[in-house]
Amino acid sequence: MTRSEENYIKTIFHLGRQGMEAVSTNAIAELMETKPSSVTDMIKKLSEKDLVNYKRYQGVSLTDLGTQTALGIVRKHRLWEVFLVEKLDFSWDEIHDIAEQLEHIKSDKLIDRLDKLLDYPKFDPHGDPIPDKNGDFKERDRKLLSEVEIGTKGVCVGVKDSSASFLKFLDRNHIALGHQIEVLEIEEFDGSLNISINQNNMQISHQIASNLYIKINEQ
Amino acid sequence: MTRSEENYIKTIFHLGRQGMEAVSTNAIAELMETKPSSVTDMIKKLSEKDLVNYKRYQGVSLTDLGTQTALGIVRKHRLWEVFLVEKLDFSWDEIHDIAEQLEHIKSDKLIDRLDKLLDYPKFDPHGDPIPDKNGDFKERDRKLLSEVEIGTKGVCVGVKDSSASFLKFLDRNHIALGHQIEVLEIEEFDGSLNISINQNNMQISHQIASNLYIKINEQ
DNA sequence: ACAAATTTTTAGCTTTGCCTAAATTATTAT
DNA sequence: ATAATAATTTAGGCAAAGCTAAAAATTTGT
Repeated sequence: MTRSEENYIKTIFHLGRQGMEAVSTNAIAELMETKPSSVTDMIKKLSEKDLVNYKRYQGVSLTDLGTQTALGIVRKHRLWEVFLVEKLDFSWDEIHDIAEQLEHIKSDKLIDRLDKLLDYPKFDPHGDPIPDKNGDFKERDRKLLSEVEIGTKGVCVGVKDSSASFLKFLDRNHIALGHQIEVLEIEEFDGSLNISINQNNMQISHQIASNLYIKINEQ
Repeated sequence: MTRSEENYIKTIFHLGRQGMEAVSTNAIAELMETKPSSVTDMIKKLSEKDLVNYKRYQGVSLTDLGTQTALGIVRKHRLWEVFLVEKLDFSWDEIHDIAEQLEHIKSDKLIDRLDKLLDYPKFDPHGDPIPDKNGDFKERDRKLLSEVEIGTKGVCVGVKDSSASFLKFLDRNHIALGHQIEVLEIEEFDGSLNISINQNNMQISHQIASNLYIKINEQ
């Protein structure tokens, strides 16, 4: 598999997760910052290789083989992210671009050894699950902070948007995975929330809340 | 710099080290398992970018810029090799191909952090020196085992040939960096040596001896 | 329903890095 | 010194992966 093929497979995988229908050519093009015509070309190639199901004008979806391939790439990406944070002290807004390169290194043994070095992590630094060697993973039971009621207590377990700008914002405001969060108030007017995080009170916009995942504390 | 450009620069660097004259097109082609005509194409491109000095039919040599570039690549390659051996328990015959991929990852910060994680190693697992951030390195004072006299004592510090087949041979025969070696006898007829290595006596061919570096013990 | 708008595909072109075959330059051997 | 040999370059092509512009199919709005 070429690097480019891998990137397409990964993109189709990520787009496919949201809704279950076929992914559109334009959506792929937009996410990959390329042109729809280029996407069509590549889709045909991937279709030849039985990695995607494709009918002209009908969008595209991953085959089982394609899904397994995608999971392998996601596994590599997320393991490298853990490595960068845990072993090389990178901050979570710096790791994506580097992991994007590292995910294309070809060596099963390397990835298995890395997995072992990191002690078989189940989640990456953004809280996303890491598929195991067989592609199996468990999505964590979590809710967006914007969708829980007043009084809810939980722990921050992930972010939906993992852009550098959002992650840097979180850093500046001392919000990190593992922190205890309680929703104290929800403002009717603009949907902003008053929360306590790690004993401190702060006000966050609806936009922030709708990109933070929490795991609600057991009673 | 593209991956391919980097590979050419690295190859020219390695060929340039042996003798100081310009490197021939054919030599590059052979080492890279490509055709001389392809080499000519790339050399022109590198020349445009001021990475090599080139005059038609006269061979090629690295400019200062090219040399610095090459040292950066070599630094990355060798640091990754140390990582693979020290942190992921790879054996020294397995690391070359993987490091060949990892050396193209683009991130200065990554390499500096890796350097730190490994505690700023000065030599790679084959005993070759690792350039520092500025491209500086010190060649170790060493001799080929085939070129010392009877009675010489020293410690194994490197290999000249680092092909997998040679390295596997060394593993099978329990020869590794750091081992104490003494030359007990040299056979006139075929140049084979009788040595003691880590207290054990063994017979090695001239070919083996001419690919093992030792650092002669101080008196 | 069907015209307009949008999405997707096709056709044809570009660049990178490689190839083969032929031409050119350098080296060597007598 | 010059013919033969070897090394190198040029010319022309190919495949991958991208692009633009135009054509075709689908979806949407009224």
